[in-house]
Amino acid sequence: MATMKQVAERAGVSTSTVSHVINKTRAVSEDVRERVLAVIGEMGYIPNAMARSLKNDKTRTIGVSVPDNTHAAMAELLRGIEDAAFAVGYNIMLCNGYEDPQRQAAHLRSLIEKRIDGLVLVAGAARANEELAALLSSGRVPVVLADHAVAGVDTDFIGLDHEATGYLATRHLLELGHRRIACVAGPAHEPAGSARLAGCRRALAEAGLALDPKLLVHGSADCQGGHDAARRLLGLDAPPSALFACNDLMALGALCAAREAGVAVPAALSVAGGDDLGVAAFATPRLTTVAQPSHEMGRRLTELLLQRIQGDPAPRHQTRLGGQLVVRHSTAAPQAR
Amino acid sequence: MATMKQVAERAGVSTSTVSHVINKTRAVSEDVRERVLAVIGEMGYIPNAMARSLKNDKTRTIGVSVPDNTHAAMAELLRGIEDAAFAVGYNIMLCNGYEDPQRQAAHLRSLIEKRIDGLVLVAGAARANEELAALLSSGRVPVVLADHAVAGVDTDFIGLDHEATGYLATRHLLELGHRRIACVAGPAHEPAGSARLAGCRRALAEAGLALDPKLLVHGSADCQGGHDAARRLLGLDAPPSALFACNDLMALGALCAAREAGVAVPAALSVAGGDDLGVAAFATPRLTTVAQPSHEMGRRLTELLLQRIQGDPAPRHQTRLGGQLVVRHSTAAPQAR
DNA sequence: CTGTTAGCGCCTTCAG
DNA sequence: CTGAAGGCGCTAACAG
Repeated sequence: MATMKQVAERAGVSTSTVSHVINKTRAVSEDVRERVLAVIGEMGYIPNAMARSLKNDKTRTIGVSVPDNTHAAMAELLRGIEDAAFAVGYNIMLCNGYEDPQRQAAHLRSLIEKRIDGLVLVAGAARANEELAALLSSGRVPVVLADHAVAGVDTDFIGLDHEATGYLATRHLLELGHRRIACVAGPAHEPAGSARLAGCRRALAEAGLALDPKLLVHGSADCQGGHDAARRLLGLDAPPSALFACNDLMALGALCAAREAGVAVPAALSVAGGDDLGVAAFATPRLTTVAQPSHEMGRRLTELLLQRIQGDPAPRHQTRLGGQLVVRHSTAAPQAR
Repeated sequence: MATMKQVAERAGVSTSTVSHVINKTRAVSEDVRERVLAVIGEMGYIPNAMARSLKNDKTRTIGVSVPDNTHAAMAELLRGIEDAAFAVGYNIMLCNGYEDPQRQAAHLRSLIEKRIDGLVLVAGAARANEELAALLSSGRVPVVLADHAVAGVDTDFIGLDHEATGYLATRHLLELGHRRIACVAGPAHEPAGSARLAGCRRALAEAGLALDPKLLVHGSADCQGGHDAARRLLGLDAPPSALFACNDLMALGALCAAREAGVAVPAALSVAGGDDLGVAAFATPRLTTVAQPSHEMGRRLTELLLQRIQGDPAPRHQTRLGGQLVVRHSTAAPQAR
């Protein structure tokens, strides 16, 4: 691959002149400039960003560590990050951590070797191991945390307001007149799910109700988990008239279980989810849910990170972005008995 | 950040010795080795991969350009790539091209500046513009093409066998006894969709049938497109008894439309899709579809690319990976009339 | 077994 | 307006 030196020779100028025409970093006579540009075109010269980075100590690359890019919400977040980064000429290095601190640490180590300018970390529920925590808090790389705090890592954070999500969905069910409301939650230790559950409880409490322990079922945070949980709830002696599933996947699973149990939605059971995946709008029936601004979260995280990279000394930033209730056809007033 | 030189000074040795203990690239006396390692630990020294790459001309980074990482199939593919790359110590630079040749070219240019070792390109349906094509065929970077050929770029290719997918799904419907089979297809120019449609036609032809033009509806390749197409089909004077949607999103949309039209699935209408998204198994009813080995495709693409990077001169490789029919509850024999 | 040296490709003073 | 020279951090001959 052509180098600047070769370009310089062929154009009969010094490398510094070539450098300056490329970067417009000092005045160059018009004819020299044109000649150099012509040679660059002919030779198909493309500057070597590594050599450049070695000098500047800036790679214009940011690392992104997510638990799993196939989760719809992660994918959306990732897209927000990539969009915001591209807009200012940065590239993204993607790492799937799979909630495995070992793997995450290996990734991060590699990213640091490659001297990323910053890191967007979506940690997931797993606790960071010692190595990962050390790398993160060593301050070698600016880090912004997405949606999940990481114990011992005190840095900028932008997340979703999961508590509000649970609250909004549940209040919607209450406003429809439901009183016997179940919650289908993910694994108990998972922070996002726990917050949504807490929001659910708060809404219930405001209505003078408490969540019946029999109506709270934990399961895996996917369709299968939602399906199994709903089936259990529908088998109860006194089944709920409405159900809040902590995320859309679980809600979709619940819808599936209801249909298989011959329970009509929303006539006999209202179901609300949270996320607003693309397919939720076309579920049977179309799912009422709480849309999350995942793309925006990615964008804002990136903008924040870029500010830190530029040395912005502002105090630690922490926000949670609210979701929006989207009422569709899976919820309705309870049937008269 | 600590440099090798600093480590060398502090350990009282030369940088080359430090280099050699790090890379185990020549014998070093045990005590010196230990001393160096100790200093590395103390100082938290992490080698600078850029400086290293400047010498080797290898970055251990591969670029991945996809149309949009939020599409479920892309996400799965991407994960396959990342997994395979991580397994051999490579990192991934992710770019979303959004079917925009301009943006793709900008990304590729940036990746070349950063001297990626290779590129996995998922081109999408859009035609490459001049700049992009030039960059791709200039041979500066080994490229493997995923699923979509690119005009003028003659290189390794691994895709999905979309034709077989259409064939399998349609033959399944035929074997159930359907004769009036509709096809819900994506945009006419889209290669994957067209191939699935062709497979559908082939299965029909083998059964001595032809696809009734009225029963072929093109639309956007998402839930909305599938929904609208199905609604149109169900409004026909002689509606189909079965329907093959070229992908799961469209199939899910079709399911939605059927329910809204009061058409029971599978009693009055069988629906088959193609992809096997995670949610397909929990659709109402659970969707019969053709699962695609997207993850495997990503893995194989990466392995192939890595071979090319290592200079493997084997002739151009071209494969299409077959999908697998997954029969669930959205298809059944046609109702007697 | 260890150190010295010469770059990798680029930017950036410092001179002219 | 232009060129020469030094150095970013690391590796790999080449000496000893």
